[in-house]
Amino acid sequence: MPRTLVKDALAATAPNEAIFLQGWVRTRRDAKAFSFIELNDGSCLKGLQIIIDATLPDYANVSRANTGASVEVHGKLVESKGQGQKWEVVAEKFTVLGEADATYPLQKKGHTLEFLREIAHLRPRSNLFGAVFRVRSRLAYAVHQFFQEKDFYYVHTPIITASDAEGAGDMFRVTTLDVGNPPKTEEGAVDSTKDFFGKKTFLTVSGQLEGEIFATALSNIYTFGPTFRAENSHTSRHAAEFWMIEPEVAFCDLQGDMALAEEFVKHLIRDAKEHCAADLEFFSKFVDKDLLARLDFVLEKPFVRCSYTEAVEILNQSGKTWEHSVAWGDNLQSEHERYLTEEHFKCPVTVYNYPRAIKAFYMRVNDGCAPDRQTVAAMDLLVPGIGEIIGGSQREERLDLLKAGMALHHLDEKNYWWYLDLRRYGTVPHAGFGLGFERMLMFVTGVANIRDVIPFARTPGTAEF
RNA sequence: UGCCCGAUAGCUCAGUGGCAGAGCAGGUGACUGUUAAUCACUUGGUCGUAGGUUCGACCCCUACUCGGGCAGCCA
Repeated sequence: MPRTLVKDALAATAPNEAIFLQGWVRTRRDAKAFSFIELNDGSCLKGLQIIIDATLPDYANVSRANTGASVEVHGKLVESKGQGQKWEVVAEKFTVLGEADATYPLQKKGHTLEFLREIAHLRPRSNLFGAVFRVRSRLAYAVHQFFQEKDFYYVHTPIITASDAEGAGDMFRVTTLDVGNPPKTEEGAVDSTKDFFGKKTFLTVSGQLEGEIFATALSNIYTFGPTFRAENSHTSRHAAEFWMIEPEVAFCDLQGDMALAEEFVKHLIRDAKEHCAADLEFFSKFVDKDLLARLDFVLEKPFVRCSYTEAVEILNQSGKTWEHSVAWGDNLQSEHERYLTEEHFKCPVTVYNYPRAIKAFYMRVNDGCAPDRQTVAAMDLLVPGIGEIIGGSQREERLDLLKAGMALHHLDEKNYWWYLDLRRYGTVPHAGFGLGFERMLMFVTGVANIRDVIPFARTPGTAEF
């Protein structure tokens, strides 16, 4: 007999004389003449109630069906006589496949998120993490759906790379050299020409530069894959390994880029609300009471657009005392970003046109708007509770100005010869952005720590699973 | 990397310079429809590690380890 998933059994429209289910015991409640078991198979948040009568030959198995045990049930799907559920299963055959004894760490009690991180191999069996990872799966699908339906092509940019998208930032080194005894040059330095690729290589920090190659061929592309930062960050919103979505659009300027970012974020929220309603309700009840209201609010309101120069004025006229003062030319600090999105505008804010000196070399220099040639066409999308969720820009398509940007950032043109070629041959205005997938999940679920929206978090000092 | 907080039963947490506590989980029993069932009884401890102060340290001090928060860096 084919297995029925719990989510399908719960959605039944009529009783079923013969049904077969498999899953894990969440809780068992014994009475004198029968036992109730709540069966969960991960297909949805809710479990299905199983009733096993004490007169059943298999009733002897029930005492071994503790929380966490894997079981299978043949029986009838009937309307429940009790409150709290529409359907339940009256067991006819009940088997315990794998017991879970008293050492099973996941109790039917509240656990701290910190404890659950230590049992990352078991936490997907909890309500919270089951919901988080169902939403994660659905949103990954929605990412592809959004771009595919807009005629964007999905490009697989390399994980191992010899280029550094920012010219800064710590990267993980990829090598097959014997770290204890590497080959040396005559000067005594490690000889990377003897390494696997004949040069220094790293785990990618961004697929953007390679994405630009494909945007200047296929017009609209996106990447969606893992990225790596070897930064020693100890915060609730940084991980050493995370997933990023990076669209790149040819014949597009910063305005178009900001519009795409807003449409994309709203699409993901709308999709989660439509397809993960039960899970979002759970988050709203147990994680963040304001979640659903906030998501609705974000869907309804246009995102505020605010130039960097305006933002600095707002911050200086706020009357607030800042830990870090703000002068034109300074980077906006977390406290400033949070004030803009959480207190001043109280909605997502796109800050654009940042000072040239504090942004990456590939961002397009603004001319024709004050202060002339001092800003670049960059934008950051800030959301309440998280801060920066998207960073993007129009790219510098003019060869001479791109070279000047590289000189400003002390980058060697030789390492970027292929990137410069894109400007030598058929260059076009183009723009793109990067969305941190985990940060988006934090925003959609209300879960406050990035370690809890990725299956196996990689943070400094932690790579157990 | 800097600053701050924490570590007590399997889990969540109280606790006081002088006999180590509760709830849940586990065990035993009760209960004819439960909903993290309920009720009674019950097992369970190197108080993170190493030093120090003290007649006496889970408690005070120092270092270390681990976890967490904030900041920086960013997505």
